[in-house]
Amino acid sequence: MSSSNVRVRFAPSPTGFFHIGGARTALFNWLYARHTGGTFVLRIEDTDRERNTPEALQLLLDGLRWLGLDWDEGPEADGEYGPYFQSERGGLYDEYLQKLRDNGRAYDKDGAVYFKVSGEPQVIEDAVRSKVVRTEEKDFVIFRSNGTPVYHFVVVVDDITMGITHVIRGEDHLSNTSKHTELFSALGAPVPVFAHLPLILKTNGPGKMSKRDRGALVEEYEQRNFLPEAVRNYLCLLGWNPKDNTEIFSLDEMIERFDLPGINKDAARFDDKKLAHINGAYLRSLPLDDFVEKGKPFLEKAGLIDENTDRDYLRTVLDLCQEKLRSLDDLAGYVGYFFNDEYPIVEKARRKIFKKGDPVARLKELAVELAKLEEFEEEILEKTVQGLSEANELYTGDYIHAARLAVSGTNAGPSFYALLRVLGRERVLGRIERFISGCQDAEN
RNA sequence: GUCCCGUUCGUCUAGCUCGGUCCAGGACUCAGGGUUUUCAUCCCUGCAACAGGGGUUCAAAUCCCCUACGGGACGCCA
Repeated sequence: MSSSNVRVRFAPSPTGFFHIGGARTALFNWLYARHTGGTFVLRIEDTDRERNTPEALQLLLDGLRWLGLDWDEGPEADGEYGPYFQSERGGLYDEYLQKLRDNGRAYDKDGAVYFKVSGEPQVIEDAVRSKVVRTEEKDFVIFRSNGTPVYHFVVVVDDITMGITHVIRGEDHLSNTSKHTELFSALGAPVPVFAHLPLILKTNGPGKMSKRDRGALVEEYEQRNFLPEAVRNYLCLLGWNPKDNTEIFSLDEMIERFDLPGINKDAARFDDKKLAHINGAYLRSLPLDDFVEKGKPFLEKAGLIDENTDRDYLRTVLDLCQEKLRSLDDLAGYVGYFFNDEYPIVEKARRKIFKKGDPVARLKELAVELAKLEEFEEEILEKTVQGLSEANELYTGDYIHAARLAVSGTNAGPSFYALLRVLGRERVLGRIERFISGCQDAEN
């Protein structure tokens, strides 16, 4: 199935959250596996933690799937190197502990088992930072006095027994790596290639992003209705760079271009604004049918459409508005008046437009002309407004602003003449009339 | 405190391997303008950086050293 012997893994511990930094690590591992034709393994580090609930695991798997990251081996996928839950691999840890006892590298003290370090400088071949040298000075615990193995021992045994060739993980593990290389060597196993990823810093303030920071969790982006492909695209740019200023990639391009040498060394700050920008770019470039499918639930939730809504009309409206949107969250607010005659008049817009000129007078003039038209097409509408403005020596904007306010309740929206066309003459005239009488009532 | 990693516009980054082509390029943000005088899109223009100090060199963002600052690790957590 795989065409290379590269084997990478993402090894999260289910804590009930899926951290965005973890997602980025998973993405880089996944991209590297796909890029090389290797294998992406998902291993669950679920040892001794009461937080390890089925829900916590599910959250992780859902998050990965939401981002489109599928694993070749792991929970719900099988594979020859299982089990993929650390909690089920106990026998292996005992077996490897015995090897260390046999070669004199493990000893008991205070009821715990210690690993005896070599004291030699450990040279870590890191694909991101080249050579890193660090000496592990002190023996460390590999089995607790309660008989359970400790993380550093467990990762190494798992990586050995799962045939992991490249360890791509966060930089917070860099200083631990000397422990790991000691262990690999003592167990007579080849040391994998490491690639330590720069950390993601919080949006403002010092330090790395932590669970409590806004925007730190993958599930937030799902809840905030970001497109997963946009989040994925943004994430791949955090700490990796294609070197030619490309910023938006298709998945295939991303896979083709991603590689270890393009990974940066310095920590990156998470930028919400840029994510929003990329999300907007994805949203606007969605094929219309996809956009309709993605948008529908939001309009339904807002009570704007139901199963009786005309599908062609829905398409026409969304086609008109898609090019202006930045996020799906904005959709219902942007198109409400297309589906509901009871739209609010935005006070700020109203004040702005009434401040200069006499919108009511303009609307009366316009209504007379619109009523005469045989066709309600964009060019004709445009000519009508232009003719009116020339005849009365006014700006076309005087008519446009007034009419947009009357017909949609706001001063922002899609192209004006298209807006009128889609709404149709009947509704446009009805809305203008209602608006005018509303203004006159207010005066009395 | 000890050890490890890092330091180019406010932010993400290109350039650093092989010093001159860089009075440092792109993107986000922001400001101004344009887009049938809507706008949240789109286009254009603009603001804005080589942390500091020493070297090496004809020449340094690029090589070396020091300092400062930022980050991380130092658990019988993972």
